[in-house]
Amino acid sequence: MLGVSTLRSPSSSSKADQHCGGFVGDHHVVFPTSGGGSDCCDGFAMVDVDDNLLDYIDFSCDVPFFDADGDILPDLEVDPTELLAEFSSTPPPDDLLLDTVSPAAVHVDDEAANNKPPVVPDDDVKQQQLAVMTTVAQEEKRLLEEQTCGDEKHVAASKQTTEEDSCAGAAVSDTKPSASASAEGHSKKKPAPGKNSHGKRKVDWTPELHRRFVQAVEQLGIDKAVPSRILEIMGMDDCLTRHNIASHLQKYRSHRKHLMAREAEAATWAQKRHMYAAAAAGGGVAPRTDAPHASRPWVVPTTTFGFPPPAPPPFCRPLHVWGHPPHAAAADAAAAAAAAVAAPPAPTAMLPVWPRHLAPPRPLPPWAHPPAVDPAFWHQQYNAARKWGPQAAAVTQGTPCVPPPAAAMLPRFPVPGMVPHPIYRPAMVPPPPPPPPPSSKLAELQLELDTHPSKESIDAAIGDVLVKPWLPLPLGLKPPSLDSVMSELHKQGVPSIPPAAATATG
DNA sequence: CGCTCAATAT
DNA sequence: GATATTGAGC
Repeated sequence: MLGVSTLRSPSSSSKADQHCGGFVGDHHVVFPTSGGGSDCCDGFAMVDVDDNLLDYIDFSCDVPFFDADGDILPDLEVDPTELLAEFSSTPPPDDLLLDTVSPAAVHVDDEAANNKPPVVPDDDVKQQQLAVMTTVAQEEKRLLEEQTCGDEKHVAASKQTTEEDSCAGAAVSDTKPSASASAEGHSKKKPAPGKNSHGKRKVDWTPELHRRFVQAVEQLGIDKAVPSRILEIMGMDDCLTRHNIASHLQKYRSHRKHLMAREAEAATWAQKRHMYAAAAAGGGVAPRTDAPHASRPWVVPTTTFGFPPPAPPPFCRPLHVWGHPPHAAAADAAAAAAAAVAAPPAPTAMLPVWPRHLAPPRPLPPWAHPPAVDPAFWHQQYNAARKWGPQAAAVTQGTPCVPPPAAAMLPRFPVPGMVPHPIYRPAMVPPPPPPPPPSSKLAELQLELDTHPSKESIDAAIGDVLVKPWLPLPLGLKPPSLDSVMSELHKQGVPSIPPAAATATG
């Protein structure tokens, strides 16, 4: 069932640690430590799921947005490629450069992107602004078409043949400058670079183009979005074909499905975190830095529980096309409604975003048996970074390599009542007892995950194993058994929670 | 016309 | 090897 065999080798990991130059998962991100009595949530951001979560959740975002002080790097928040496309003649609005993450700041829509002042205008001003917006929109479209269709469109406008031919260069940023047009069409074996066997250029889905696409999809609603209508709304039928849209839509839905699964996963973590919080509030103890076991790798001094509750994941701004930036959300109410349909509200009001790769790479214990993170993800990220990644390169080069805090050596499943998913456990461990009957949404989720873990949830869980900042466990160290952890907790006076109560209390 | 799937191209 | 495109079949 599970292809859980490979794991990141210590050598490659240490290599990445040294150089920190690779784009894929090789960054070190400074996570707040749980020591010193600081709140482990510091430096993390929560996301209001009332906004379209999928607009800015990108669990695969590769770029750390935290510097050595744990601050979000504001100048890396915006994709320069998009800025270039959208604000080629104007500087980006200030509110696109986010210093802090707040729902208001996060939700930067097209109005903000168009520099429209966020005030309620009177009718005259409104009409003027409408005209301006229309002009801006038209201009934006013109610029986009110029950008995406290329000059070829204008050259071939008079000898228009087919719509594919006329602007087949759609969004092509040819990365092979050696490919000359003169060589085109001579060989039937090998079509010219960037073109397929039919002479049609491959559509390069730039972030901006994708943003348009997503906007159209959201406007229509994910269920009613069909290629023809999307194409109609995008208004780029001279650059794209229905097949292009259909293909992209297919991929988009696939990715969306993936994200939804991860969203659900994040929701369960939010629920679990509430459990931790509730348990800590009920039976918390003072930090015991002088505890006899404090030097043991998996006993870390913390404020309350002996183990830190699951911290909300750091906010991660999406940068590649599948995780378009927030302002890609449609500006009007209809689009917002469609977006709401596209991203149904999660069980909790605040939902953590959990980019799996934001943690520093670290070796994993042999017993974990995690598979490699979906290689498709990394490859895509890598390619996206190469294609659109000035920001990625900048971040990569400028990101300090900070080793993970040594103090964050924790037990993996130390929480009373929490039964780790089977994939977390050693392979030879006998199967767990059947879960209790679902008495709550969380219990249902737990049951669902335990009994029918989807590929996505498995992937997500594996990703969690790989990156959970409080879960580093060096090679050679065996994790403590649940019993030993419980015993330790008992010594510290932490009351245990019956499993049923733990899963039933949301 | 749109979807899924598979083959193919890049 | 991943992704985009394309065609077949429905």
